[in-house]
Amino acid sequence: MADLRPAGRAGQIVTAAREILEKDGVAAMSMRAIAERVGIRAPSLYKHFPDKATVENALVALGMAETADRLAAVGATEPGLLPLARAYREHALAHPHMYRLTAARPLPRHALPEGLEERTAAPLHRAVGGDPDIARATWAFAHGMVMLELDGRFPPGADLDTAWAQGCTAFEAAAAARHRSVDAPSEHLH
Amino acid sequence: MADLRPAGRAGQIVTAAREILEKDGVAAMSMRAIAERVGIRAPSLYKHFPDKATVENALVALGMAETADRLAAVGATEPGLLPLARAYREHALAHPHMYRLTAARPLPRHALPEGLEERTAAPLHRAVGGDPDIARATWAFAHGMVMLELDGRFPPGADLDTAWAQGCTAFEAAAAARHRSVDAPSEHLH
DNA sequence: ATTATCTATAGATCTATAGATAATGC
DNA sequence: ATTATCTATAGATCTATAGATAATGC
Repeated sequence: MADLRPAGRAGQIVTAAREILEKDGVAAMSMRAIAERVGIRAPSLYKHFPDKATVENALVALGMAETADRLAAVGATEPGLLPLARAYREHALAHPHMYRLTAARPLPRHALPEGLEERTAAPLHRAVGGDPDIARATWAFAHGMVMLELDGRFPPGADLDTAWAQGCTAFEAAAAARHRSVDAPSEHLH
Repeated sequence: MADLRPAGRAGQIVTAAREILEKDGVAAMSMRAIAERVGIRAPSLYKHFPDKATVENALVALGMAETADRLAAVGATEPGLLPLARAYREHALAHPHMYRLTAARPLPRHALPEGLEERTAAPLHRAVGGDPDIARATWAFAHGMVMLELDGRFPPGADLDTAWAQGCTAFEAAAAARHRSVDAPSEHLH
């Protein structure tokens, strides 16, 4: 997993942007604020990046790569959906603004390293046995749980651990049922 | 379902705000743009609303009430999760910016009519047999599906109808299983 | 008298470019 | 010669307030 942060000043800029993002959110991440943190003036940033979007895209790639690594590590050691879901949630709650930047906006696919999107999705696909529709539904469930929690949309006392567990159990059952019907298409519930 | 739009000029302002929102999104919905659409100058808006947040909150209440009505109508006529999910998705895709305003931001609970939040959630709760954890997981699934679709995050050829169906089936099965275990706690898979 | 409206404007932002100056590397 | 930096600034925004003026309702 090569480090996606550029070396030198460009790397400092991306790091500064990330620190501001993680601390105060995307609205606080202005070119001025980034420059100030690096110790230069805002116009000088444009010697290193053509525009702000390119800085943001670098952060998106970084964030996705970290998520991909985290999920791959969990997927390789612990079987089942729940450990993966737990890691996904923990990572998102630990880096809420990074999560919003990488997962709750349109993807700048043109600016991402080849294969990164697939690499990020792979552990989940594997965990549900390869069915792309179940994988997408599970992904949506996890994304929805995280977004609703980050936005404070659940009622105050909601037991989110149990909601997560219910979702994981439901999708594991769906994946298992699909496996059965693939192995023995004519038999149901044998 | 009382109309939540205030009468007179205040109503015109909320309507104008909504039209701008639906057409060009939340960033385009400035006090200037709202005023221009009403045919007055921006400062005059402050005679009718104390601030911009109050205008937004009126839209949130309006949007939630419409969603609640739609879901209640479907829930009352068609059984099962899928019709409800289909209506949810259709409504969101027909009003993407309203959806983002009402569902993808923290809720201004203090500014909502009493009971509106619960009324919006009720049809789904009923459809999954009353289990709050399964209801929340299902809600997250639906919200995630909508957000990922609106943000263009699914791969180009993804079969979203099937993903929706998979999720609905999975949660209906979970709700049914929970019912069985409540009716006969000691028997599994009978 | 009250209400709605207006103009003018305060006070804060942003991103990005132009052109000058200093420092670095050959 | 090239590169990084600076100052100055263009050009667009925003939300919200102050204070004057016109219109409406008793």
